[in-house]
Amino acid sequence: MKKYRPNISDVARLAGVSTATVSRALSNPSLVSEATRKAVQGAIATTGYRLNETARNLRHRRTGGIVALVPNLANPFFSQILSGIASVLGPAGYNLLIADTRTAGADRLLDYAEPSRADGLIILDGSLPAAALTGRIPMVEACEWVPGLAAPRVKIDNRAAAGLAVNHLADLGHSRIGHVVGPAGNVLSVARLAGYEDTLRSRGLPLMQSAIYQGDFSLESGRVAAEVWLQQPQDTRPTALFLASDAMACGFIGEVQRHGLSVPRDVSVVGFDDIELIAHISPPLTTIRQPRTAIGQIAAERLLNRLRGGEDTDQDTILSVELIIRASTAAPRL
Amino acid sequence: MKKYRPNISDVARLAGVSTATVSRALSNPSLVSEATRKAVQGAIATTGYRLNETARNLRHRRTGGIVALVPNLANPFFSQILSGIASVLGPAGYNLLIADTRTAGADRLLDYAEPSRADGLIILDGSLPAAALTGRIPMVEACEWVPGLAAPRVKIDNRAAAGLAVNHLADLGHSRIGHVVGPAGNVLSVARLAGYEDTLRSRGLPLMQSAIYQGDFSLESGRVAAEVWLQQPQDTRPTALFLASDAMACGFIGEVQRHGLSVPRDVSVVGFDDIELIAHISPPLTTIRQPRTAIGQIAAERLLNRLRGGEDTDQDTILSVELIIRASTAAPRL
DNA sequence: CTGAAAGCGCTTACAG
DNA sequence: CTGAAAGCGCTTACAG
Repeated sequence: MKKYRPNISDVARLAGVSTATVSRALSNPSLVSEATRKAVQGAIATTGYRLNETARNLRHRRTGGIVALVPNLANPFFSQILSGIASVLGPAGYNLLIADTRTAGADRLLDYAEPSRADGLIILDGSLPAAALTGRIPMVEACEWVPGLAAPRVKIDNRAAAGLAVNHLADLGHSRIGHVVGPAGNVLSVARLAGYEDTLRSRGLPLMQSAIYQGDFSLESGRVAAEVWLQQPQDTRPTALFLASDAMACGFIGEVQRHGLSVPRDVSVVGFDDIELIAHISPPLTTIRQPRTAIGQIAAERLLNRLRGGEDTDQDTILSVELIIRASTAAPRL
Repeated sequence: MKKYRPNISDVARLAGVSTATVSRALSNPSLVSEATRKAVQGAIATTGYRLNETARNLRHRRTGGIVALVPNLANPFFSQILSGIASVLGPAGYNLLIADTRTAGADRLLDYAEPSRADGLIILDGSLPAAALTGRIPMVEACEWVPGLAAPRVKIDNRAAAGLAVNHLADLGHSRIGHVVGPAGNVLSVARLAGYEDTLRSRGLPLMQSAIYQGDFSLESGRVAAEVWLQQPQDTRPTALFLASDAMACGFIGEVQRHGLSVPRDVSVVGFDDIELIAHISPPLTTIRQPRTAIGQIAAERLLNRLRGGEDTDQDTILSVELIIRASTAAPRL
């Protein structure tokens, strides 16, 4: 018992008009007389007709889809950005396709940047090869960016944001301020590290190699950084740390607490991102709030604007961040 | 400077064959002679031809897409499931479309369950209306399920899983065991609450209304539950709690700690899900591990199997859970 | 092994 | 305001 799917000719026949007229009644009703419109609507209702998007897309030489290239779908950091993207794309009639750049091979990436696959691309992974992406479908970068790729970017000023964090710690009176960096080579890691170093210099504070810990944004790497920090001599190790992600800050705090130390009494901690959870742990984490939903929304809007042929200045959109002071930072112990 | 996109006729002309032959060389090479195949490959290489998926899909009367209906994309709980889904769909040549059932209106939902939109549906939201979904495209439910909807389900035994948690607390010697339930009416909430009650009964422990706290899976609702618990008299309130999500458990622990109490000394806590973060907070959380990636993968595989016309038994797949004992549970204080 | 032809379900420039 | 016709880019049953 195969279900019969009515097509546009079925509707036309029933309404006593041509398929062209049905099509017009659907996509540009003002071109059609009141009476015909009613007839078509009636025929649609009785047949249960629904437009075949694939056919329309073929005719329009588009796909109706926009691909988001995510470095790691399992990383919750991206869910809120995707949520922002989805909230714009859905109402605009675009499908949101999601591809995990880790599971998808490099060859599949090319498939995604292919006009037959998607009308546009939102890049959330700065580690992709610029060459493979250049000169293909319209794209926009969000959060991260691919160096050398000419695409508008929607992001924050990571360097300045790191400055906010470090200045906050310096203002509290800390002079030995450490930093746990993100993944080596990552554009965000580099920018935040630079902001950290800038600020120490501008405040006249010492820049020590031993106060910089390698991380990769993950909880576990924050925990490992804590292990290293715990082993350093108490009188020379940092009394405060700025970590390049909240996840690392969580890992760090958890490990330090398990060793019987207290935050912020024994060490002040600032994270980055303001993921929801860290307001609820103990102590609630001081952090840099990144407007993730807005980043996703604006990235999607800029892309749609380009697809609609709108003038795009190609300029980056820089969204502002906010230092959220909670209870994980305090003046150093005397 | 519009770029010219070569189509199958361009390739055919260059290779000196018909479009039919090019098509065969592409989709069923064994039908074509070695020599022709080479010629076609050459022509493809020099033209830079890429197959137009939309045209192929129209011809095949399919869309090449599978929609995942997610209750709330911003909720990181789903990212790992989606990751599992993506890892199966990508290699199988399907696009993963994602729709947030909160941002998408009810009418848009229908659009998604539409053969012209997607070839299949993965439902992750048990609160959708069964009627709107029934009898449309092939679908499978993962984690949550829509009561009354006839679709294979990939899930865990939530009732038994709750039993694991409560038995663990009872084994430690707790007799006043509380429960923070999930959102009212949610299928998971109902099942986990039933498992909680079952187990108390089977262990001969008291079932007290005051030990059941309303929640909604969110961090904030866990925090609120802690507020309620903190106000209850110490000698009658639960000495241990089973919370229906890790997020709530985090919110609960954070609030309790901020009031100067200690976990598990003052109260034991078991969560649900085993989200990555809760292994790193202090104390690391005892919880029920749900195989989220596997749930996503298996759901995707079962759906693909149906789409390929495979026999599907329509039976539910029940994946097993695991009690992960960490440091948030201990024997009650005497 | 290969080609000519029809067709998937739409849309739109053209003519009236 | 409306229709006939061509075409978007493929695939496949049919014939050879």
